[in-house]
Amino acid sequence: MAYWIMKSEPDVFGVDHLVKLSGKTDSWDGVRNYQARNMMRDDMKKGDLVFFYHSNCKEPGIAGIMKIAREGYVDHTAFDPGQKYFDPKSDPDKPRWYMVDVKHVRKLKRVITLAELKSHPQLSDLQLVKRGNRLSIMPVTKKQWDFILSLE
DNA sequence: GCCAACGTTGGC
DNA sequence: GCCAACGTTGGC
Repeated sequence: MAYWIMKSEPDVFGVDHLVKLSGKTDSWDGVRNYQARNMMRDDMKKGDLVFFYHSNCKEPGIAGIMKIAREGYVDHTAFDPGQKYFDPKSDPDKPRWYMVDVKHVRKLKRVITLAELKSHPQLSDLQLVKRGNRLSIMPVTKKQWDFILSLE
């Protein structure tokens, strides 16, 4: 089993939105970055655990845990011109973008902030804390995962 | 709201 | 295939 971090802006879709779905799964659509796509399409497996990271907000940090409920499949929001995530270059016969389904597991007891993650040398290899990082999906090692949870 | 860092685009 | 220009991300 693998571990991941997925970013989302809480104003758009945060951990509380996922909680409100009360156990129903949600499709993680709209990812338009090839590296992130490759991970969703090729590497994420059902049952993998994911940190829900809040980005671009007052207190950026890890807010919850979810798990992969469905492995990579075509992101159809790319085909609809009316959709925000429309991409004219994604052809239904040769789709460019993929998504996964996620399911809420639990909220963390508190948000573990980016500043805090940065303060621990044990996490210096975590992609999230590296300067200029813009990937919205990143792998986490089991060691990093366990360490982050120990901070909770 | 600023701006550094990054990915993508497109002219050549 | 190079690389400048541009748009976006996201912390601060």
